[in-house]
Amino acid sequence: MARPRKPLLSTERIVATAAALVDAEGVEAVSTRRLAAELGVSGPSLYNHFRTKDEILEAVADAVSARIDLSMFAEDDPRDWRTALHDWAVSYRAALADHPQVVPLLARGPGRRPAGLRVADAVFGAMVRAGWPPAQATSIGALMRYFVTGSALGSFARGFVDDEAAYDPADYPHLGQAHLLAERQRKVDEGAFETGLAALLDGLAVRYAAQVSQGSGDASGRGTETGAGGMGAGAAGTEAGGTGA
Amino acid sequence: MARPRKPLLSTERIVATAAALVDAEGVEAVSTRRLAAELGVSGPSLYNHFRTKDEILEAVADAVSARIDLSMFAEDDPRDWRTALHDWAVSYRAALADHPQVVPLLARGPGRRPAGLRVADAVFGAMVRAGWPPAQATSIGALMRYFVTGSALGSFARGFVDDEAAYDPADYPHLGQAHLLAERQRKVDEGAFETGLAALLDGLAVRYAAQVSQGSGDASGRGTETGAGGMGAGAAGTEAGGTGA
DNA sequence: ACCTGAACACCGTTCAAGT
DNA sequence: ACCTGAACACCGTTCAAGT
Repeated sequence: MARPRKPLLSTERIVATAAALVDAEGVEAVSTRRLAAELGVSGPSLYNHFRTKDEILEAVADAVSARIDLSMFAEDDPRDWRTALHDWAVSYRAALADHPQVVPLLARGPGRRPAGLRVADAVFGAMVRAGWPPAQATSIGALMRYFVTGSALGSFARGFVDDEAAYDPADYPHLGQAHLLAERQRKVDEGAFETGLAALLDGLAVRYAAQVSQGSGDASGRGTETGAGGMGAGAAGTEAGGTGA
Repeated sequence: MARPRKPLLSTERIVATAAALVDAEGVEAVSTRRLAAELGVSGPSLYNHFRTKDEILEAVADAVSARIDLSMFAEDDPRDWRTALHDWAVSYRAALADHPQVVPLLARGPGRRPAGLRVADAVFGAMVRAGWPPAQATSIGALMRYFVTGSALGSFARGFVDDEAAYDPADYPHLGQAHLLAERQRKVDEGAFETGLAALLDGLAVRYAAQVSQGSGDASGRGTETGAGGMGAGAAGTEAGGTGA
């Protein structure tokens, strides 16, 4: 059966199966042959739908980014910029926490993931509407992303997975304690995330206040450059697309 | 020549050569055979000094962590906690910027890198001495690490390397513009880092002030638990070692 | 103890061949 | 257009053999 009249594969099915494999066994478990077998197909078939294996993994990462809630940045959403950023960060972290095995894929850099660009665009637009100067709005999107992805990396990227493996219940009967340690670490990470997020938003609020008192930072926004953040001017549209999630 | 009377290899030489290879061509260029060839030796020889290839890469990552300046956390250093954190973050980022190809290795999680643990310990000790409650001191070390590693990831982990490759100077003669774009992105990332770092420290300063006014947060420190951060109590020593860089 | 070559069970990707 | 098997040039790691 060389070519079936109905295609056996689709990009969606490939990505979904790859994502499930990553979630279940980690990025390293994904080989073209293994993935193809899971799809009931031979290895080279994948190359009719993707140019490289890396492209498949990029699509898996993008699918996770696509699950980040962005409703707080909608024009008609009542949340103020600070609450919106907070809720977004929490949703962002939750999306990564749901797929810890995907986090290492983020380490390959922003890449060209479309969902990442959509995120950057949404944040940028909402911040500008709230009265932030464009250059500052760009910075805010980036620095929030830094913090959230960094926390995901530090918290659940292969960290406690290794730990659980290290505590072999065979010769270590107090497996309750291993659970306790993992739970404890989780609490530490969560506390650090919450403290850091609150501090970050407090710090931004200080800068925002300095801005409005000095410039003309009303809600119609987009206008006068204030000196407060000092990144120089920049065109709005291109600024937002600079880096993806 | 089965066994030379003087060993051809040493863990140091292996790590140094691996690090040079990573810096020059990236993590993906490191194969045991390639690395061994670079060392003038056959592939399996490496297994006399390391148990797996991953262990070698961990050592490379640890060598970078070891280059982070920690002098600001020394007991006799005059810098206050806020300045110390700032200078540390800048030095931390600089260490990663010097070895952008190493950044993806951090994505494998904190692991058991000794240099990372030393860093965590230094931050913790200095924060406690400055008057932060132990639980908060732990959070601060973690959240600062989140931000710095996240920024390294977002800024120079294979981001613009790909970009430069995309602009093939053969059919794109305005290579000056490609440089301009890369330079522009670098400025955006730097601005986001500086803004975020300042905001983070401002936010922590607010919490610190709330702490001393409410509890007894003098420089002798270590004492009374305040309710401000709310992570519950925890033994000092074990808290610090929780997560590495 | 420390190196070697041979071998095992894999890889990602290309390509001619089939329909 | 979309799948196949065969093939190429690799992998990480193990192991018996040498000194």
